Amino acid sequence: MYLALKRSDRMTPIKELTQSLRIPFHFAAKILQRLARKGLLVSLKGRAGGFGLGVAPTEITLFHIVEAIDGVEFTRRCVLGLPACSVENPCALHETWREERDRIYKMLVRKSVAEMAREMKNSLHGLAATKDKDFDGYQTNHS
Amino acid sequence: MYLALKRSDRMTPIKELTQSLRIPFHFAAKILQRLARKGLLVSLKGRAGGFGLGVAPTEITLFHIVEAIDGVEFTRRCVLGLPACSVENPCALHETWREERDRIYKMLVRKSVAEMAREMKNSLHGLAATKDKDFDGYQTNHS
DNA sequence: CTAATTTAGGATAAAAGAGTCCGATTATCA
DNA sequence: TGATAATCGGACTCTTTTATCCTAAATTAG
Repeated sequence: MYLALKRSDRMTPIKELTQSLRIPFHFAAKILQRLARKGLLVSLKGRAGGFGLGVAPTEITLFHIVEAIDGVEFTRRCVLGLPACSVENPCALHETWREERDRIYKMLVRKSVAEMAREMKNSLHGLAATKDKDFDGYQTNHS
Repeated sequence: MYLALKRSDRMTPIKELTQSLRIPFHFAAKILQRLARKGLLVSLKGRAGGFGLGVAPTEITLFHIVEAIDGVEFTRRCVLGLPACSVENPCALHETWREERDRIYKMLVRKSVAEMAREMKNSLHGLAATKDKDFDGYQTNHS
């Protein structure tokens, strides 16, 4: 969302993002890295390097992000954890849970990063406004 | 569900249940213990001891079980994990997730153990029928 | 070419969760 | 009253997940 709101042609370094959002550097780094590997973000090393969107924010959905971070196993897995659960041999929640799961799936596919970023514009701005505090984005040794 | 299907006035020892269901003894013990502490089950030590339903199976809902095992934090927690998320300061998914969460909550409250036990009668019987194998309910030292 | 900056990715550490074990306690039966 | 059959609950272990750290590689400015 932060990158979507920036909409600049330059790359955004992890450090800038984590200072604005006040989250740990290495924590964000791993997440950005994973999203970049999936093509949702692009990255560039070295000076003037950083991260940017790899696809238009209207095209990135919550489902893409869930897929990149947690995988899609939840769309198949029996909610009671029974290995033998199937249409032929359904558990007590097979159909009931399929309905809920399908709704959530549709919601994830529907919701874009562009939409979410728009809705959180104010709070993300608010966070960015506090960036001139002494939070350097690194949790430990102030390098 | 197993206890609901038994519907006997005697108590069911953990060992019988775990042999029928082919699950580890100590694993089941901990779960039964927790449900008993919440009053959903009753327990009795000593000879002729074991576990039984503490309430009619029509009165025990999935929500009661989720509450006893995992707690109800999920009904409050922001799906994005933001501590400051609230109606006044909603995250990008605040309302969307509230809808899904409410649906699931209603489903949990609606679904009773009696209903689930009825639906799984066949597979639970099937499991119980295989109990004369060499599975003694304990994972380790065959006491 | 060198120094500075920035991400990449593997290694490690910390935390959480799940599962197991065991001694203590309680109850029943003979 | 002693032997036996059970649960109780804390301690322990194992696995998984989450978070952090560190070195290498890439890129650019000077």
